Amino acid sequence: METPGSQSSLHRANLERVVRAVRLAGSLTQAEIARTTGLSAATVSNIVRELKDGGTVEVTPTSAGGRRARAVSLSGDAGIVIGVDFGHTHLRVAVGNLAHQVLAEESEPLDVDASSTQGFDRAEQLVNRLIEATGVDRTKIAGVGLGVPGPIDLESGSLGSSAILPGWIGTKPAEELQGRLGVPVHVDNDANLGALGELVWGSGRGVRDLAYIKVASGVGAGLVISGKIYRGPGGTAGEIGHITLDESGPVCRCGNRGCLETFAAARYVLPLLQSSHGTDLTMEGVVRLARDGDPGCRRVIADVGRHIGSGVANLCNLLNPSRVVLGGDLAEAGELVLGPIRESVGRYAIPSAARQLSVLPGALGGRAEVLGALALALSEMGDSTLLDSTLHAATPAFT
Amino acid sequence: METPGSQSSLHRANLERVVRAVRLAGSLTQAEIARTTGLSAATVSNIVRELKDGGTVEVTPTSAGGRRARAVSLSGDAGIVIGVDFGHTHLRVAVGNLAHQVLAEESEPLDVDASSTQGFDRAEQLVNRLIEATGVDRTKIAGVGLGVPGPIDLESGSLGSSAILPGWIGTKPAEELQGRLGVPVHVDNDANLGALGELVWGSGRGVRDLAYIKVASGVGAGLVISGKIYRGPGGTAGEIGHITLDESGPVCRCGNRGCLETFAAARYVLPLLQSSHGTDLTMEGVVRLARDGDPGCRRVIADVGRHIGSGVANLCNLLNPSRVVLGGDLAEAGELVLGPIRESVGRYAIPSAARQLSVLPGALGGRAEVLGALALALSEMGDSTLLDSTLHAATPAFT
DNA sequence: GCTTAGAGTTCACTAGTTGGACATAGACGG
DNA sequence: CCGTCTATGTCCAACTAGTGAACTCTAAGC
Repeated sequence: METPGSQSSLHRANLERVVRAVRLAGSLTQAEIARTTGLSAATVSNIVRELKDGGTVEVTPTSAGGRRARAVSLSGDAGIVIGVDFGHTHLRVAVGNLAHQVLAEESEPLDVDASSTQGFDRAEQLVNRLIEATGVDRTKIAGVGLGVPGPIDLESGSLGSSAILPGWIGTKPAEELQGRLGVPVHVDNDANLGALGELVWGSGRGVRDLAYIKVASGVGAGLVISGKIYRGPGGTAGEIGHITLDESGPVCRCGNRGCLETFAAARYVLPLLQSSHGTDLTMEGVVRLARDGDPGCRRVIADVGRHIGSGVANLCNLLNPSRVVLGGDLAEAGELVLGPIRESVGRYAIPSAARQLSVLPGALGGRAEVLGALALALSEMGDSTLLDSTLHAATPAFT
Repeated sequence: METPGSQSSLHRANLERVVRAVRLAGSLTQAEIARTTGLSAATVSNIVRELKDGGTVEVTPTSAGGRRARAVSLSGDAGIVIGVDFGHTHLRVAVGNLAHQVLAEESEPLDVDASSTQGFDRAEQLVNRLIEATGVDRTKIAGVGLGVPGPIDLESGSLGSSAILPGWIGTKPAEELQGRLGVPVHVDNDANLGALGELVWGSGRGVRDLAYIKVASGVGAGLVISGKIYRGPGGTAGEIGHITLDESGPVCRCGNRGCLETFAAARYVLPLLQSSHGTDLTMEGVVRLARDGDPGCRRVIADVGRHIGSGVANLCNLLNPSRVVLGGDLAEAGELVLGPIRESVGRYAIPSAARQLSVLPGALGGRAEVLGALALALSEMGDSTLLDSTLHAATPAFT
């Protein structure tokens, strides 16, 4: 970064201001930009020219029935971001642009026993396939967001011990993928990315504080505070799965007893149904059966909901988010699980906090994490990377 | 505010940058300012002159054994802030300046049954007394921070129903005091202010994420996230006292059962000792007896600590703060209560989150809240108010 | 066809930062 | 005791970038 406080930094800030305004509105005329940014028309004129020359922005001679306005919009290929999500059973990749549009998305099953190298091979292939399919310029790729189903050590960037995929422990996924793709890769865990995905594209739109609860093999939460992922100083914030509900409850894989996870996570819940419903039951299956009316599955899902509600109530007392979004397979159960959650929250949270909380199912289903990875890439480049092309392209034009 | 994005806004930002640098370091030479802010020496020279003319800053011809450096420091009376803290049994007022120095501080007992008008009368008198005692210029008062022992509704500014002082419910303390003192008053609850106080002056120095647990008549927490109080969208974040520890525990005043408060707050704990130790026991007394070796009191305090530890463990799993500071009377018990808290945290929090957490007693005792009120006033004026005098004073100087 | 009003551009002006030149004053060495 | 050295703070010319006002352009409305 240049010297802060200089005029050039001001100019840069104004560039960003314009880009952000355009991004939020989708398309604006210069006069509108001037009004929303507070900059003068003359300045906007200059900035738009600069951005256009740099290819960040496109100017269409507007067909609107006005006097002569030119609509300014982000050029579709001004910058490309890629989201990659490693799940427990699948690999998912999405390609998007700076205008928050998803250009392509694909998922394929991933063998749980796959080694990390194998996983990265597959990811690299899938990314390449999508890049070709969408025909985007490789050099326009500004960043990659990567989701992994386990805790990431912020400092070393390596995958922590409770990763669900065996053989991945200790790997540094961001480094690995960055080496293969040659672009900056930002990594985070699935719960945080799910939160970001729902915030930008799903049930969390318009909210600035949100908790995304992901119930799958384990239970995790992604916290968004003031529009940003909150990871905590040590990077392990959001471990709602291991808050204690019952000090003398079942022993949890974390070593404690009565963690929320032991009442809600697939690995503890599914065995309850095995004697009656067979051994190869999945969470998805339980949800489907419950929706079809199976009383046992309904009961189990309601119990899970009640326990999650207790956890959410604690979360709610402590953080008072305005919205809680439920993700993971369990969200598909809809009211079957949301009802008990709300009931539990109503019972255990202090009334003033519970009153203004809305508990919603995720709107993106299994896509939340990839889309969150896209959003992570977008937010990490912080609107500045997309200016680089402008700045670099513009400079030689003056020589 | 002027048009953002203009040069004048840049200048303003640079002014703030310099002021902040000086404030953080206490005293700097111009060359040092230039280095830490990244501004050029020439710019710093201009800015310092402007600030000096405006009276925000003082330049002392340094006695340091150098070439010829002039130390720049915030002028003591550039701006005055006042902190007012209504406690359950006392009223406390502090006067400080922009350099984060406390000029005067005084407390007096306040009758719990006092009406709100009576309370405000007393507060007004005490503030006036301290202003006279310190001899500060009334017109320099930039803001007042006000602490009240109950939840404040952010929108209406009125005191919520669980206020400890009866007869205050529904009053709007900030408005009231602002009317009497004629300066902007910012209000918050005692836990949040305690957190801020410990963050700026006490056990939280150097940390950006902190949870302050105040155990008194009730149990509350003030959360500092990224250096700022986190109140949550609804303003009720930090209600750690009402997280559920035991679903079939004692009934709490909030209507639920087994809240942390029912195991830790004075109103529930003191009765346990009444049969053996008499009825007019206070938390303070229990702590004193425990320190003197009374086994019953020691046991009670240890139990309280264990329960608080459970709550902190939940907090820790969710938010992963790097430091937890214990405030209120209970903090005086030192290791008698901290030991059990740490033990409980170690048992119930996930290891990676617990490992890097430090649990400390508050360093400020009962002063935490007033000092926090000072800090609130300082932070609310956000370094800009103190520039107003500069800007206004500087303009006529050029005519 | 003329007027009108909003859109965008150009231009001279101004605010504000910067680099470099310069004066200053103590420290150090001889 | 004096010259040199070095870091400080100030001044000035150059430069960057935003602004208001004047200007041009286009299509709509009468």
